[in-house]
Amino acid sequence: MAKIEDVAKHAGVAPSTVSYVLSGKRSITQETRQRVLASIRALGYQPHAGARALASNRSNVVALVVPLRTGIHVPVIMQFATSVVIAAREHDHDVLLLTQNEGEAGLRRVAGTSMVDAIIVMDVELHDPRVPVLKDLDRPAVLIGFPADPDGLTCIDLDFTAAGAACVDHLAELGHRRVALIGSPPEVYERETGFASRTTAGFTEAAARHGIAASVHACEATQAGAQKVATELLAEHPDLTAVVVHNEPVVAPLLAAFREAGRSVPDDLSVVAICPDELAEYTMPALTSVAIPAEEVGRQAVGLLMAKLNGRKAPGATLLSPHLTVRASTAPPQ
Amino acid sequence: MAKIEDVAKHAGVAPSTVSYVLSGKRSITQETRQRVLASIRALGYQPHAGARALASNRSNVVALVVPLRTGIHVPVIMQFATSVVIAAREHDHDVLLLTQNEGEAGLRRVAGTSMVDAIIVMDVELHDPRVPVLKDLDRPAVLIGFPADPDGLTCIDLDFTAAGAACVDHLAELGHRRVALIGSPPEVYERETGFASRTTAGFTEAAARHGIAASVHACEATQAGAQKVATELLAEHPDLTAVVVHNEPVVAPLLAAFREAGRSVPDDLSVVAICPDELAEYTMPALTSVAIPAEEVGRQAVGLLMAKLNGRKAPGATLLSPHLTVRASTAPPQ
DNA sequence: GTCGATCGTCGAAGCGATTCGACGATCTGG
DNA sequence: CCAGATCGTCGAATCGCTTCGACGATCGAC
Repeated sequence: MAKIEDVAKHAGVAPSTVSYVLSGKRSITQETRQRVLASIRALGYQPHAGARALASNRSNVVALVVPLRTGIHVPVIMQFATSVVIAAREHDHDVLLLTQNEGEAGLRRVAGTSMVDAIIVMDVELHDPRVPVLKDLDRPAVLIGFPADPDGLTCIDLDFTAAGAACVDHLAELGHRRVALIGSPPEVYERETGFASRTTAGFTEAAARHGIAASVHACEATQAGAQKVATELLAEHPDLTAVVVHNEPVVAPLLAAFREAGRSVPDDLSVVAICPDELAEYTMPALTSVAIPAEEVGRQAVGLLMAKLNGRKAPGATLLSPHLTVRASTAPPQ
Repeated sequence: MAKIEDVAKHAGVAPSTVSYVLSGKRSITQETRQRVLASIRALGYQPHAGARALASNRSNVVALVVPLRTGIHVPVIMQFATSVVIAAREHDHDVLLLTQNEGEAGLRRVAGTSMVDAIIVMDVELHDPRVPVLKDLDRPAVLIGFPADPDGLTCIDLDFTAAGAACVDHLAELGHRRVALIGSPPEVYERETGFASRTTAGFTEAAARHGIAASVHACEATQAGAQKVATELLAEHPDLTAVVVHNEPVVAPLLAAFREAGRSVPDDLSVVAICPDELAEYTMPALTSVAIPAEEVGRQAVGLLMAKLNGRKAPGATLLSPHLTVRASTAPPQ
């Protein structure tokens, strides 16, 4: 493996000059720069990451903590993760993957050993034990999701409050007078994961604003859970003409359950989902939905992190506006 | 941040002694070991990863390359990934996440900069361009999946040939005389991803062995694709009494399609799936299935890697035996 | 009782980069 | 035409750890 000294000799310059060519931190004549670059190519030189990290006090690696738990839609997590990796690479950084189960100790470890320069945490809860740790670590961090007290932190997420409201607005506009929200499994609410409660809040508030009847229902992420909720819902509220679903895995089972109950979508029942576009387009009928912009969130999270790493100020809270796409699953009530 | 020298002073020993306490590479008296460990705790010492990597020529990081492409079931990938992370941590290693899209250059980069000690590659194709790169990199590697020529490589995967055969064996035993395999989307076959063709081979061979009629059908991973295949299949082969499904996303849509076509499972049609247990248990009726042991594969992949890193010899090929669980979706033909 | 091993610890030499101050050479402005 | 900036490059120090050889002390064997 070629070292910087080899390159320097090959190009007839000092090692420091090679370093400056690479980092651009001092000006170098066009001519020597070319000569150095040629030597780098000729020798296939690649700087040693550890040496670099030691000398510069920068590892060019960011940690990404992914959730392992139940009740969260896995493909969305994967979308986040890959978009974070891709965005990080565009900023010349790599991504170290951590799982929830190492918990706070994991954060302490990767920061304490200078393994990573910064941290991205997904699936933040309202009272997340990692938040205080993050605050007292000196490393920049970005949270995907909002804790109860986001002071001094940089957080980003879809504006679920607005998303919940947007669904109701759309349905109200169509003329619906009673709507129901079918949400996450109970454990998600018990954990006080922010996104679930925020959707509920936006949904409820908008319904009140429009003066229409509304109810909220947790739903297990299984086919049986979907069936149960669908049945109960239709029995309890015969006048129900529209539902909002915010729970990816049960979207399809719910549609099936409604169909079996003799309610056709959208003629007898309008359905709006909060889910990734792929899922909404994949079902039959295609669903009117508010997209979960996983890729956008991942990309922006990295952007915020880089801003902080480079000493720029980053906004404390970033809420992405929801975008509702009308597809085939909503219509005026009959 | 405390350094090893601080710990050494605090404990009244030489820095090297601290290092040996941590690494266990030389014997240390019980007493000084305790003293050193106490100082480490007192100062909250955490070794600098970069310095360590530089001096020891070991980063204690493994790279994991995850696929980004279509036609592969995302939750399974995520299961692999998390089990790799967890297993790696048990061996005191971390995981650097790479995506397919950096391709071979990414492998060269992380190996060349000594960022990682070893590499795990998922979703290997029969003629994977990364294989030659892996061979010429000096770093140990483990492939999840098998290329056409696995010589000199360490590969691990579920034995899909045996899995395909196991499904047929089970159906033949029940008395079925015509079976169909509903497989991956066409693009997966075109890529020559090993697992798809191996399942097909095992399926076909077993059917021949039992002397029963068999056909194989690619299937787009959409609801429409499922519907189409189901309809065509039933029209083409009126005597069909059993199907094997090896394509997670369409499992539920297929079941729905069969039901709509008036075929009830398992009375009119037996269904065996090759999919994660969670999915098989989640549907109604619960599916007889061969599990995709993602977690086991991830864990063993890490084990193999560690063996190689520690100079032990690792087997070239590891094929995990399939395990078929009988649930409610298979029965003798009527 | 002595000699060679073994044990526990130390000191110093790297590992391979970055970065700071220094230093000629070239510009610039008055 | 000269003082002071600026530019391009160099050399040396430094980052924090591991590891090798050395060395006194303890041990076991004869």
